[in-house]
Amino acid sequence: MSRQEAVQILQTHGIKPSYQRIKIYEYLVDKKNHPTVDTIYRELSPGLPTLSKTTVYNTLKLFHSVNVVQKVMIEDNEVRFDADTSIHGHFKCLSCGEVYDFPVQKNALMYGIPEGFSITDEHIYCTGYCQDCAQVDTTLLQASS
Amino acid sequence: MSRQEAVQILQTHGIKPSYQRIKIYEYLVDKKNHPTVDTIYRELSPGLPTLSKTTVYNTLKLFHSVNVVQKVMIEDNEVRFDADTSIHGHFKCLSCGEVYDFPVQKNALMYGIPEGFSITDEHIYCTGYCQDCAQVDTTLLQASS
DNA sequence: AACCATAACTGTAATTATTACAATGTCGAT
DNA sequence: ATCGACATTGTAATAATTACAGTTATGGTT
Ligand SMILES: [Mn+2]
Ligand SMILES: [Mn+2]
Ligand SMILES: [Zn+2]
Ligand SMILES: [Zn+2]
Repeated sequence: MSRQEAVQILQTHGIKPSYQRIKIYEYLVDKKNHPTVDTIYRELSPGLPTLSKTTVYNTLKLFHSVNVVQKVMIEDNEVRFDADTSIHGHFKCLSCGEVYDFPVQKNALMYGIPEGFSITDEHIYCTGYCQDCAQVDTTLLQASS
Repeated sequence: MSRQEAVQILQTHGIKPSYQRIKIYEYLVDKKNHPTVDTIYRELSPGLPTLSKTTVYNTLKLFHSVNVVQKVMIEDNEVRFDADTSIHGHFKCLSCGEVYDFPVQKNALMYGIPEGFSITDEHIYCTGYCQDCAQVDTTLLQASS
């Protein structure tokens, strides 16, 4: 994503595009890796030596408040962030730790929610083993047989 | 739930039914309130004066490891627990804080997950305003018009 | 350019949830 | 009654997040 696009998106959400905010937003959009605060801080620090972790926290909270990012919580000890705020599912591989996106059926949720409830946010995620890691298991099983 | 039923379920999952474990399990099953560790501790303490919060943590971790409970994470600062381990959705009202269960379509998830991925766990949740709280909003709006 | 008000950034301290650990208690088998 | 294994407890350590106060960057006004 170009710097100008990033600035554009932040501005249309009422966010003043500071140097740090642009860098953090670009990181999220370019990497698409659902990083934690710590990962973002660790990866951006070298090129932004004065960056404070507090700024990363503040920035993500701001982004989230105007729906520029969504939070992804799968394991209870890590909060991840995603610049793709469209409705989609997340799959975390318990072996390699990778988080994958997957499409979800439109209105998959609506179905069971009672009349009179209004929804602001919906999340779908699962855990398991990705193709690569499941593959290894299979290979090992075969090798040992 | 009777004490005997609780003991039964714990035993069939290979858990030795200690006094504390039974109390915690009964609490989860009877209240169905998706409590946090803190809530469980606070509510059981009066009738179990020696109970340690560490025991609550240990017990829930044990329960979770053998799938006697599932974790419910909706907001990033609270982990809740649910003795209903069947696949169902959770709705948290942002106004009153109540967590409601709702049914989900069978295989709602499978749909988008690529070939070769194996799923161990699936979760669906959303946030919004429950019927009671949305009602109040409507009433207020009408009153002010 | 100098000045100023405002907002953003930074680093440290405080808070909170969770886990580690070591001591103590429980309980059934011998 | 003794023993060993496991469960419980209380405290200390860890880790994530937030609060806060000082500093710096920004943009407008003179
Ligand atoms: Mn995603
Ligand atoms: Mn439930
Ligand atoms: Zn994997
Ligand atoms: Zn409500």
